This record gives sequence, structure tokens and C-alpha cells, in this order.
Amino acid sequence: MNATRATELLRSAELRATTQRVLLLATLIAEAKPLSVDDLGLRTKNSLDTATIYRTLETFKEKGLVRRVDLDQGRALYEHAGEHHHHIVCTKCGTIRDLDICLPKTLQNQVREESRFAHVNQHALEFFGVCKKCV
Amino acid sequence: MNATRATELLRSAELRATTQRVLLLATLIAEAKPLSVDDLGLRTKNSLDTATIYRTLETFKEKGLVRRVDLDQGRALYEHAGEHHHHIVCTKCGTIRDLDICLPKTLQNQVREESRFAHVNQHALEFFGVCKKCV
DNA sequence: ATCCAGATGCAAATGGTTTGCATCTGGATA
DNA sequence: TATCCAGATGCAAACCATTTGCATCTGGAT
Ligand SMILES: [Mn+2]
Ligand SMILES: [Mn+2]
Ligand SMILES: [Zn+2]
Ligand SMILES: [Zn+2]
Repeated sequence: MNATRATELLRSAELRATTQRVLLLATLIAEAKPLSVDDLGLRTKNSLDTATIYRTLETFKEKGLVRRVDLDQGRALYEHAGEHHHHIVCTKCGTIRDLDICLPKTLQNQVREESRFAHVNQHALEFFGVCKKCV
Repeated sequence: MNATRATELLRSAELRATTQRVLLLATLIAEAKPLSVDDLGLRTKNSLDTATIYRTLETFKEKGLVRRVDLDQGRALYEHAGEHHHHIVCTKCGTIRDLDICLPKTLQNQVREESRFAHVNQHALEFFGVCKKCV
């Protein structure tokens, strides 16, 4: 179980290690992929109130423990925040895969120039396609 | 006005050129940036029912006249579909700028390999930063 | 001028997310 | 170990973007 690890992480983030938080964070670590609030509800056997899940995820996000993945309109997904990375989504079955690629520095600099923005801080990059099972 | 151009586009898309559709498409062409349903309501002086706007945008999307931009969770944005491009968003004032950059072919091929997906069809790429006015 | 498939307006429903408030609890303290 | 309370939770209601059912209206073909 990741309960111990989750508790440690909560402590270092200066958050109270409540039953609910440990459970949610351990689940996010175990699944290692973007989960919806509903997903989290199911994985925790509906033992947590929906409002608690939302509030907890927001807290986790502020502390950098999770990051929100906005793939489409509608429901938000959250994943345990590890290394910066991107995703590819199967448009047929919804499967999400991590990608260990990122934008080349040259492109990021190009954006800095072309945008004429004072700062460019982040970017979101997702790919969409059809996985082998869904061909 | 872009009313004439809008009517032409609707005709070539085999869509009936109703008052509402011409108005919406002309607005999207004129603004040339991603607009929310509320934006479109305001720009058209609240003369259109919200349900009509939603249904019209969906129709336009199916015909390739507009594309939906999912920047964050919450409200969807729609823009007149021209060349494939990306955006940078100011996280302070919300301003959205077009970017004429795209991913290098090498990266796209890399994704094809690493993902092990059968097909990779699209991608979404958005940058976030602070514009000069908001520094 | 007539006609009708498809488009619109209105109002109610839906679904994800947020919020107010009473109660509960983690963990600091004595 | 018992006490205590700021902060966390559960519950129910509110909120807000989007969708849907249905009666009425209209673009454009005849
Ligand atoms: Mn991931
Ligand atoms: Mn654009
Ligand atoms: Zn698939
Ligand atoms: Zn700005």
C-alpha cells in the first residue's frame, strides 16, 4: 500500500493526514494515471463525500501534490504530480497513456519571441488517436 | 460585414443560412479569436437563445466551420476554423493570442513510436504566461 | 404563394462542481 | 493519556454550463 508514502507526502506538504486524504493520495499514487472525481469515488468504495473529494483535490493542487489534466470539456481529471509529462488519449475507449516527450527548447523560445508575452510559464500538450485495441 | 461571407460558407457547408447562423458565423469571423457562448450572446445583443447558440456551434463544428478550444475546465470556447494553430493565454487577464507555431514533425513521429497507438490524429497545445500589460 | 423538414425559442432537466453550516477529528498541548 | 480547537468532513442545497423535449416558426425548394 501507498498509505505510508501518502502520509509522508502529506506531512511534508504541511497537511493534516486525515483518513480521507491518505486514502485519496494513496489511490492517486497507486493508479498513476489521471482520474476523475467519480473514479476516485469508486476506487474508494464511495466511502468519501463528493464535496470532500473536490476540496481535497483542490488542496492537493495548491500544495503541488497533484495536477489537473484538462483533456476535454466536462469532467476534470487529476493525477499524482510527478515529472512533467504529457498524454495521448484514445478517442474510442478513452485510455490515457503517459508520454515521456516534451517540447524542444527551440520551440519554447520561438513562443517567447512570437507571443511577445512578458513570461511564458507553462504549456499543455495532449495527443489524440486510436490505440491498438480500438483499431 | 462578414454576413455575405458567412452566408457563402454556410451554403458550401450545405447548411440553411438562417438569420441566427449568419449572425453567429459572421461574429466568429469578425472577432477572429476564441469566444465563449456568453461572449457570443453579448456580441449578438442577446437576440439569440442560448440553446440555439449551443446547437448552432455543434452543427458548425460537425461541418468544420468552427473548432472548439478547451483551455480550462468550465466554459468552452469556439473560434472560426482557419489554419491549424495554437494559442497562448495570459493567466492574469485571460487574453488569448494566436501562435503560428506547431510541433516539429520529429516530435510527432516520436509520439507515434512511443505511444504505440495505431493512429495519432490530433493534438492540443496551449501556452500560458503573462502578457506585457499584466507584468 | 404554398409547404414542410429542419431550425428556433422557451422552459425544464441534467451533470459536474461549489458552498453554508453543523458536526467531527488529528495532532498539539498539558 | 485526557483535553481541546482549528481545520476537515458530511450532508443538503445552490450554482452554472450545457442539453433536451416540445410547440412554433421559417428558409428555400416547388
Ligand atoms: Mn500522466
Ligand atoms: Mn486562434
Ligand atoms: Zn482505445
Ligand atoms: Zn494579460
